[in-house]
Amino acid sequence: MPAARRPNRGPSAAAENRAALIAAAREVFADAGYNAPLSMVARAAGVGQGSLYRHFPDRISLALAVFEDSVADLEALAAEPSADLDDVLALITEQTIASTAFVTVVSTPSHPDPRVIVLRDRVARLLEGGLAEARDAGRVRADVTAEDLVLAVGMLASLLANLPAAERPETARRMWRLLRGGIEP
Amino acid sequence: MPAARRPNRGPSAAAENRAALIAAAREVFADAGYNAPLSMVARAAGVGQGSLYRHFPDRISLALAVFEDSVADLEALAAEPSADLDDVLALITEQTIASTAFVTVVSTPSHPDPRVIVLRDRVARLLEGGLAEARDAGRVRADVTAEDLVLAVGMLASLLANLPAAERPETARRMWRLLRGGIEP
DNA sequence: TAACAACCGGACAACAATGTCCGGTTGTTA
DNA sequence: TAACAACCGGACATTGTTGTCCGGTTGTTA
Repeated sequence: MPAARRPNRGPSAAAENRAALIAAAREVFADAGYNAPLSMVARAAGVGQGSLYRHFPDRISLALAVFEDSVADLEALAAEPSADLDDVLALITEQTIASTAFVTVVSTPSHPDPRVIVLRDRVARLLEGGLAEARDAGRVRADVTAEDLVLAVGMLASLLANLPAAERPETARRMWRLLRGGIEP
Repeated sequence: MPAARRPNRGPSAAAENRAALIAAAREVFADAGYNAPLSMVARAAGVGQGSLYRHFPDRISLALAVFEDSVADLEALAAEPSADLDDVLALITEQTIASTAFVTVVSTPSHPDPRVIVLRDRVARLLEGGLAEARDAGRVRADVTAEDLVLAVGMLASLLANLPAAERPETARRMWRLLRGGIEP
């Protein structure tokens, strides 16, 4: 839904425009995939292409702004004492079902942009916390690494990316059933 | 490597051109991924774009010709009495490491082209044979279906598709270690 | 209120990929 | 050998995306 054409409200609206672009990008990436045309994002935000490229010089810069929230949510959950590895994996799966873009980008091991690597490290680190705990409790095999989990989550994401949204929850459930067997002792 | 420019050898060379296109497409799909420009295939085959589109009206038609060999190999292996499910999964993984295009296309559940569905059914059927046998022997959980395996293989393929070729064998090994845990009883 | 700096947005140029078209070539048939 | 049908290949029109440019607008500052 192209947002109503936003009148030029001068420099003071810069932050507002930026926020509208991030919100629009979140929806567009979820609907049309990570490779959706950026012009579609500009249109959805009710903003000119010029403003989009001024705020975010390329696709990955825009995507990183969108993903920031996703990682923050994960980190917040991981920080809660009551949350364990399963909870974190459940949330990341839920995020993936909603939009595969985040995990797909983050789990691509050879992404050239250093900011993506930083983001992946943050995800690996928060998984590592829950993983160590679960391993100590004997709920996870000793030889499963956080890197394994990042890969597994990314693998699931790249499968879901090719699926219509309606089939994603069921497919994710079935695949986790297989993957869990290899994670548990 | 652009094959040497092929002189126009008239109608009698039609079959030869077709074969050159399939061979070139196999390499291009392996090197540059399934979405590589078709003009690159024509160039690699030493053939004009016109000839490419005359033989194969669209990408999927060309891909199906390439994949035909892959499925035939799988079916031949599955037909051997000495081969079990592991052997078939090993071969399909090997094919995936070489080129992710085949499994990626075949495992996309909602592909519009009916010929893709036929191909997927062939793969599901040959897996089902080995699966039934392995289940009877108690080497596979009772509730694992051939559809699960097709999805799992496709999931792995879509992960490998984003990886440089050098990292694929190791990643495939690690992911199968997880997946195997969910397949075995 | 006058001048200005920052910002806006869409037109547009540059580029890339697809698929069509057609003049030209080849082998074949009479 | 003459005429023809099939096929060849690349030029090109088309379509779609990216990223830039610039005339115009806005709020601010003096």
